[in-house]
Parts: sequence; C-alpha cells; structure tokens
Amino acid sequence: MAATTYMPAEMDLGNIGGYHAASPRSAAEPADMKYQHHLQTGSPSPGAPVLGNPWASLPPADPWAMHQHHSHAHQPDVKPPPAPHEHRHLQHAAHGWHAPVVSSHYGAGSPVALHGGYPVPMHQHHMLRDVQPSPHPLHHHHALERDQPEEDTPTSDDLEAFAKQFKQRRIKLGFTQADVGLALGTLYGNVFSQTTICRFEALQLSFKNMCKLKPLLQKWLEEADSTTGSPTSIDKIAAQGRKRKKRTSIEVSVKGALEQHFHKQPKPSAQEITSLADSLQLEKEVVRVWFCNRRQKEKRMTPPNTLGSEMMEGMGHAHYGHDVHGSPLQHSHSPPGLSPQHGLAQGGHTLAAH
DNA sequence: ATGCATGAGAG
DNA sequence: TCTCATGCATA
Repeated sequence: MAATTYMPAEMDLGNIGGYHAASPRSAAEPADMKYQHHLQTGSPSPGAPVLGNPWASLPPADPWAMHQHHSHAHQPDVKPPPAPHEHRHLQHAAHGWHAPVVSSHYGAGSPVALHGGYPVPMHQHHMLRDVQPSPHPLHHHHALERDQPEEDTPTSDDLEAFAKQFKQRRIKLGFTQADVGLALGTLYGNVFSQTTICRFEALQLSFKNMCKLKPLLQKWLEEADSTTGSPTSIDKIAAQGRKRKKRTSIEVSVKGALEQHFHKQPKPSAQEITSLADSLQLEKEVVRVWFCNRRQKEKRMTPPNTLGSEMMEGMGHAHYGHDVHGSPLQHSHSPPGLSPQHGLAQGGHTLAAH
C-alpha cells in the first residue's frame, strides 16, 4: 500500500548559504536582479560550504508530520522567499528563472572564475515551445562540431547533438553533473541540481527548457576546457532543509492502473481524481500530482514510450482516440521532434551510458 | 537516473 | 486548477 512516509521533522538545516555576491551580471538588466535579492550572505568559507538558511523561518510543525490522511486541502505552506515584493511579470519559463535555491560561490576546481560579465543573453525564444524555425529538422547540414546557433533557436537535432557532446566533454574533463550545476550558479548566479543537468544530457526536458539551458551549459563548457589544469575541489551541496513530503512510493500495480486511466483520460476531473484516489487508496493529491507529472513526461523531448498499459490487467476497453494533446494551448500541432517519435530517442545512440 | 514533489505564474 | 521548471530523495 502506497507507503507514504514522512520525513522526520528534525532535519531543517542544510540550506546552503550561497553567496555569489560579485555576480558579474551587468546592472543593465533590471530583470535579472530580481531573483536573487533575498539571499542570505553566508560566510564564504573556501573549504567548507557554508550552510546558511535563506528562509530559516520554517514553521515548527510541518504540515506533513501532523496529518497524513486524505482530504487535506493542500495547505499553502509558508512560502520560503521572504521577498516582500517578489514580482516577476515574465511569462515564467522564458527567462524568468526563479532562484529557489541560493547560488553558492564556488571554490576552485570548477571552471567558474567569474571573469567577464555576461548577463546571459537569452531572450530569443518566445513562450512557444514549438517554435522551430527550421522547416526541415531532418538531415540538415551541420557537419560541424562547434556550431553555436547563439541567437536563433536551436533545432531538436542541435540540442541532441549538443547534449551528447556536452556530456562527453564534461566527463572527459572530470566533472560530475552536480559539479556543473554548481558551476552554473557561480557563472550565472543560478544553481542547478544534478537532476537538471542529468535531464539535459538525456534530453528529458521540454524543448523550451532545453533551449534555455543550452547557452548556459555551452558557456560552462567553454570555461571548462579553457580552465583545464585546475584540480578539483568540488563543493558539495547539502540538501535543502525544506519540509518536504516524503516521496510516496506507488506500487507497480497501482501505477499500472494509473497508466490505464491516463490513456483514457490524461486530464481527469477533480472528481475523477478523487474517486480514483479512493479506489486506489491513495491521497487525492498524490494522484493529482501523478497525472501532472505524467503529462509533463509526455512533453519531454524524449517522451516515455507509452506502452504496456493497454495490455496490462483485464481491461477490455476500447482504445479511445485519446487526444494526448487536449491542451487548448500549445498543441496546435505535433511539436516538431517533440511529440511524435522523432529521432531523439535515447535508444539508438552510441553511448547510452549506464 | 528517475519518481514524486514544490511553487510560481497564468487562467 | 493546470502548466512548467526544477529538485530532493531514492532506486
């Protein structure tokens, strides 16, 4: 039974008191400063990553440790950012990065040297994920190796090629995905987790997200091999001490059931979710989130192979014409290289790595 | 490497 | 509420 465990309410430290004070960010970009004004100034100890707590005002009693039965209304927990007027009118995603995690300064080891100031010129793409300028993302030129579309939106193939090359270079330089994530923080003031870097390399992000990250990683790469010779004293980020509901472990059989429903109705109504959650003995919220995550998966550049579900347990249903793209918004067509099978699958690549 | 989760932003 | 970017915790 979905063992929904909860975290002990004892670990509340671990937030890194990042301090990338001297971010070479040019002040010419007012929009770039809004996401890092509430960072706590931790003591920049070279050797030991300081563990400060940006939002150390955590409630003594976390919402998860008290109750755990369903029917809760998703209490809006205390919002971490103490920013009085945090306001970004950006259409999110495009370039309005939220900096939930503080950026940490970096010691040696990483190719982060805060040299020139680059306000990260990433204002090209719009909000459309499927804005692929290339009418024929197939077998197009690009026999190059260092091409950098810079201003224009890269094609799926560009991203795939870059991701692959990036990973190889990264490994060759001896950096882990986590290292890169931290380095980006020092370079741009935006830290990324190992997860994100991993997903980038595996093309498991949305097209738009890939486009956004590419320039940053590309920049890091340049820094990386230009700074070769630098040893490696990687800082390690401690997990953030935010009260987080522990990952609910959903049984495989239950997952199968969810998959089935997903195929029939990718976007179940609140009531459907409720009844489904009830029959599966899961919290409604868990089911809701599951669907959200499932939908996101479908939108990744390397979507999961929607298989199996059909022939799982007894289910003589009739395969519905499940319009996977029922979104009234971005879906008008199959995102080039995104929704369909495209050739970005991770299967036919040379080095699949682990 | 990935599953479940959080939260901002936009209806 | 949903989407979307992102990450902790875990397998």
